[in-house]
Amino acid sequence: MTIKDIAKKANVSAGTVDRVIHKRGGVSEKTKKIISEIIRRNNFKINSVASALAKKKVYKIATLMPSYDEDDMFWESPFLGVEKASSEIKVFGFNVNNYTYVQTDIKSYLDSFNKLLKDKPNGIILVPAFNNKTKVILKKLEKSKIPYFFLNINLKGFKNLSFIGQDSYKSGYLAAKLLHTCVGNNPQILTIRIASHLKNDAILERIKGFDGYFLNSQEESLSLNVIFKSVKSKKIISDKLNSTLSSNPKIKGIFVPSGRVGLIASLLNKENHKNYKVIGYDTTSYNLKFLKKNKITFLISQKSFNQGYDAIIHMSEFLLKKIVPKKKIFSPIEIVTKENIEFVNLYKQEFETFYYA
Amino acid sequence: MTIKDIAKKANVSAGTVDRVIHKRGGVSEKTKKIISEIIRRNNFKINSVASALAKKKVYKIATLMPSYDEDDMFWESPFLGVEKASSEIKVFGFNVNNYTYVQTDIKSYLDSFNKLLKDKPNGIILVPAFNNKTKVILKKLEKSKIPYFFLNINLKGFKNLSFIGQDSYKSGYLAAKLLHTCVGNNPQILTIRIASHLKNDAILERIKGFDGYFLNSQEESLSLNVIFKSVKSKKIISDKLNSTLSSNPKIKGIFVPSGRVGLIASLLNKENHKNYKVIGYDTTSYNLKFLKKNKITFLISQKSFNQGYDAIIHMSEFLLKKIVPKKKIFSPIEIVTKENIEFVNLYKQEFETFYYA
DNA sequence: TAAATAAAAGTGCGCGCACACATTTATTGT
DNA sequence: ACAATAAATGTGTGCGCGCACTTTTATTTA
Repeated sequence: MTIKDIAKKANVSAGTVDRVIHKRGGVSEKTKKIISEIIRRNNFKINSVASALAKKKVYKIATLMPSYDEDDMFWESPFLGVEKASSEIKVFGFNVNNYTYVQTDIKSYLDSFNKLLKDKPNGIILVPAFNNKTKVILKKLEKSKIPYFFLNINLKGFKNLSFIGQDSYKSGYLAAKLLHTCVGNNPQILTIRIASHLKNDAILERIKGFDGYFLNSQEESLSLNVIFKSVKSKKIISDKLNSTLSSNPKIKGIFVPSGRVGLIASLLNKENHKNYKVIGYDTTSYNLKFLKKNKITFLISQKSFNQGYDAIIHMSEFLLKKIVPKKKIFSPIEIVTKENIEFVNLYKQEFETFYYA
Repeated sequence: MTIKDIAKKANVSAGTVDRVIHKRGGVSEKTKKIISEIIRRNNFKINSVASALAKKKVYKIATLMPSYDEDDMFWESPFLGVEKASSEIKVFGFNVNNYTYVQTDIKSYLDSFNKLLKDKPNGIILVPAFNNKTKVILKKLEKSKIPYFFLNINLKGFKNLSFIGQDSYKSGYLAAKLLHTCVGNNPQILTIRIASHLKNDAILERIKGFDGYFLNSQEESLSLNVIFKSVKSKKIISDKLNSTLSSNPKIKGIFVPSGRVGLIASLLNKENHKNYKVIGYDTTSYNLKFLKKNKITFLISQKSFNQGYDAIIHMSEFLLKKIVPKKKIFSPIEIVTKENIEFVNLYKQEFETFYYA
């Protein structure tokens, strides 16, 4: 069943059918109805391959994400997902350009954003930062009707078409459940916060979810909080951590609501502490090291590779097929342990695209 | 960069380039080298869209899977994955035909298999059963060079091109780790086996993995086994389960190495037992009911939707692009709890294919 | 009623490739 | 040396669709 077939059945030309399918207008109500009915009855679907080949329009998608380095590789993973998707949709006329910024440097954020805008992309995927500055820039986008998604971090009060990321509250809730299940009744748990956590919405939500779990639960529980001003001095952290644990021998579980869990685990390591149940976030290679050494019990994965991948795919489907994505697209909350790590990581990279070899 | 461009650079015609790319032969070594070098230098990749459009060959893929009904919906999930992939690759010239059999009925297995063969598929994906009969049939396939994958169940001693499924041993190992983490030191754990488990390779492997974990661990542990001859009489199971637990009050964890965990949980429910940690397999809706009621602590998901999906995709890539899949493609071992279930299930169904609406 | 205009419908090319077929060039045998 | 054959290379068509352009038909205006 092709457009030509439909045209024949409707006694019109292919061009008219094309006009109906693409809602280009200029077709009489009568013939429009006839054609629509034939399409419906035969369950006709556009041959996306032929469509892609014939279409000459080029779509530009731009991404804006934090950069990564040896110290913090977290953002590599969504970037790889973006790259994967990009290579897959290239053939459909998509060009993806990636821009990065230093997460703590507002100037680099603005600079990259402005460079990005000069490119005149048809759609933007960004990991937002610096609420106020973002607001100013995105107002421009909204005026020029350029659609944009938030990736991984969800700021409120914007007209982003979609958010692709984790439900932070529920992931914190899950973390609490896991720890609770492991440490038994009337748990005493230490939550460790680091300065940077205090202004990060996602991390705050995780903590809310974590606390929410114990508020819901019937039994007595005690949650201690330790806050570190900075991550710079490991000595200070180590000392405070050590003394807190010593003076609270009933503490059996430790919750780190961020990817810094590896750091904490490393300090536990050095102090040669007893077997705490430790739970934290993100399957960076640094964290995995401690997971494998049983110094971390559970890691919660954000599946950030998939987030990057999915963001690009959804944007392409929106631009190409006008499929409007859900306002919030939640990525899986994946529980990673020493025993299943080899099976859960970067799973989607398996499929390769067509290549010459 | 197109084939024509390459042809121009190499001072040959497009046909010759085509011959090199597809290894059709009939090209002199000299020009072959020139063309290959240009392809390499420019990192040329076939435009898969144009390729798909031009190709007239139709590939037939056949699947053979157990049927499902209200009593056991497990096989619906991989079937849906197959369907999803099928609709995606239809446009590349693939026709997927699905055949089913009643898992306990050897005749229906053979009948379906023979029907399938009449179709002369180019590739076959099957959930094998009845080792001996399978051997006879697959010998035919091997003679006629039809490639086939095993799905979900991996029989040894066959020339299947690939196996798509879970590493059962490791999933059992993980189950043990989870239970151990939850119930504390010197655990006493009840493993429940049902008659059908005794001949099912995957389930036996899970049990091996489960036991393997405790063999590796340093500490004392006690693993009780209860075996039920049949799943028909719930009364018998309930009674025996109940008496075993009563007479072994130290038991804190229950391991059901199959999707029957919901049944066990339902009986625990009725007997109003204390809070056992229960772990089992498969996210069927029946099992999920008990997960949500906290009667099951963890479910291990086989991601069978993805297994079906991946099997089809890998087969198509093999037929179309001659990409040989890995001998064993392990699907993730996913840990599902009440708290993350909404995020992990059927995740891949999000993307839709091009449609007219 | 005819010309002017608007609405509706038709036509044809090209996207990049696969593949059958036609043509040229090289090699062999006599 | 020349035909017969094999090897190497060239050519042309169509896959299904998108889109610009052209043509036909209907409607309006003077």
